[in-house]
Amino acid sequence: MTENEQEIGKSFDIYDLHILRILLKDSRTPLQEISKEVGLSTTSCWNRIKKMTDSGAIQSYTVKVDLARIGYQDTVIVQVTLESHSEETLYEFGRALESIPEVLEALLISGDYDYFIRIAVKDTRDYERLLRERLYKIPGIRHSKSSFVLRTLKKVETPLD
Amino acid sequence: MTENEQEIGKSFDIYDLHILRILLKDSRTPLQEISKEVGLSTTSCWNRIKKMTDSGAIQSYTVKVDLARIGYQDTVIVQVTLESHSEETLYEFGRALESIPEVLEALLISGDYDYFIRIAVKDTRDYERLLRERLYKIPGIRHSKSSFVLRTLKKVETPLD
DNA sequence: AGTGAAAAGGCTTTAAC
DNA sequence: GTTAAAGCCTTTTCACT
Repeated sequence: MTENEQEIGKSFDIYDLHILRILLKDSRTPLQEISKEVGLSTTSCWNRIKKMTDSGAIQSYTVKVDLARIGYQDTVIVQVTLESHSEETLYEFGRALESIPEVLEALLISGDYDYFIRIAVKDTRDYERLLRERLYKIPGIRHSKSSFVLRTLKKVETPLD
Repeated sequence: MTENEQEIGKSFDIYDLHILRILLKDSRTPLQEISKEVGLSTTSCWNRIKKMTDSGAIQSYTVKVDLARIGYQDTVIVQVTLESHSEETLYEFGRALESIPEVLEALLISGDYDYFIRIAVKDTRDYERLLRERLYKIPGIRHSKSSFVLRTLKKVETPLD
């Protein structure tokens, strides 16, 4: 495959999408079963999976972990506005968040608040400790607002699920 | 052993956590390699993985997909307040969101807004179409506010990554 | 791109310690 | 907890359409 083809990223056909759906549900599904489901030979399925993996469409094989089972019962969404909007401040802020394991996600967004931060916490005490000892120690925060996640109505990784 | 590890430690010790980290990074890592890395026999690693899978700590084996590569270039965060806070309204709202593939996540939260919704969109036109034709068709929305994700500073699935 | 069949490698179980 | 070994299943390669 040429660089050009990789960069453009040829769109997937129905077979690729079908394979992706199967792998999303269970990445250990045997090729024989995938083959039977999508109606192609095992080799063909294997080649398509390899192509998607090599091109980066499939970024990695991983496991889905139940956060509550490893001690993180709650999720908090923190919205933050920074005092400065310079690229340097943004970079420093990102670097600081990167070093906090409980920060699962940090998004630079448009609108009233500058950042959306998702934090995994063990309980409300852990949340208080995290904000006080870690997050608010980061310089440059002008304003912040926390929202506890009370219930998860839906959570999928892709529109394909 | 830290306090954290002790609390989980009834069912999880440092070896389990080490194995989990490896599987999170690459769930296809051969048992022999896992065994070498954590310093336990392959049989022991296998038993621990089986235990974590059976107990639900490992919910599933899956693939991480690059959303941009399958056509979804942007992410939008929509915060929504409903007119009613009854359990029935909440249920209906959740059900409506469930049927929209582009809605990747819907969280009931504390604070000014009732819901935090994450939507994968192909482009700004797709976003406009989705909100107008799908989201705003759901009855009971009092107020909503959209924020485009301009940049992802950090994204991990667990504090273990 | 697709196929079938053979070869290579890892998973899983069992057994003995 | 450990090692070792066997059988089975899957992945991967190969020759070919």
